[in-house]
Amino acid sequence: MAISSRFSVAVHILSLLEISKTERLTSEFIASSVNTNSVVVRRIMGMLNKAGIINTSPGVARAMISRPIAQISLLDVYLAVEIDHQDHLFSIHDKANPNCLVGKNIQHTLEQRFTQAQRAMENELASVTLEQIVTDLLVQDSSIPSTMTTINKG
Amino acid sequence: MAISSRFSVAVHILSLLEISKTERLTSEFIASSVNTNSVVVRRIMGMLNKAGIINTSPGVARAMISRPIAQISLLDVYLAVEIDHQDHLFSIHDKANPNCLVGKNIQHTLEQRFTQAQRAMENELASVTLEQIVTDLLVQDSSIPSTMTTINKG
DNA sequence: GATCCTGTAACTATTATAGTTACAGGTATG
DNA sequence: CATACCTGTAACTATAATAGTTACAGGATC
Repeated sequence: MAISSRFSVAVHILSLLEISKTERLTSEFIASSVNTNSVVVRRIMGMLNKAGIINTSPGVARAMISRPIAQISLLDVYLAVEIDHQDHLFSIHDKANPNCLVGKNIQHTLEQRFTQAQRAMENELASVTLEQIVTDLLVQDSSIPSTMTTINKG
Repeated sequence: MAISSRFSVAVHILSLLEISKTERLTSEFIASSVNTNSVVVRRIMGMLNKAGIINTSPGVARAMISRPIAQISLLDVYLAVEIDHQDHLFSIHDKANPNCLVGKNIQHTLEQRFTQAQRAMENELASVTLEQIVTDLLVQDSSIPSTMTTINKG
């Protein structure tokens, strides 16, 4: 299976919070932009909160991004929501036969190489900031000047 | 979820085939080294066969690696067995609200960045050959000179 | 022809994801 | 302070991927 859509949803949420930072967005409203359930949004925002990327307050729609978005990388977001992959993106079969040369050494050998591949991916994510993402979103959207006014809440 | 262990098992199988290339390895025997079921091995070998990395013959234990292992990269193996990830390692939520600036543009924006991260990972895998893996396995195993003679078939 | 092996279908168990309902408890405002 | 709204979270469901297992048709070999 691939890396979950929690990652892309998290970036979506953060972009919304930034672009609409003067407004108070409810999880219900954010969910209507993502097109999912509000609990899914609150769940992911809970992860972002726990990771220190946003600050949320129980009972009130006032999620604040905790630092300038130029200082938040995609890797920060990725690590916040892809908890299972923090350690290892690649699975390695772990019960190989120790009486076999290959079985005995394959795990360690692959771990080295897989870690390197994972690091390359993570470095790429680390090189992109939320600021760049928001800029991309705004540049791509040349036709609609207003940001959130026309959102369809249905 | 992480990248499946099919990848690591596939590298295991190929390493075994290379190191024991003078012998005829049955899927049952390979399975005892990987410590899994022989059907799992045959399934993965079927994928490697379909990808042109090995040549198998129905009914006979004679899988042959199709070209010198210096010409087979980890990426080749990865693409052979991680069919779902060939296109996209990262999932992107795909029904975002088109009436919202973020929802309208997030998919395309993230696709660009995610593809770059995926490419970085794949390039790393492409830079490692099966020959290097087999060398690693042999170097790490300084104590046991014989390769497969002591394998425990139980 | 007997035996061994591969290839593959079919089934099960396990796990992750994502959506949903429900609700306890915080917050705010009139 | 009462009402209304919102968050945080538990619990459940549906779906899908992975991996293991049994079973068997059919190829290969002696």
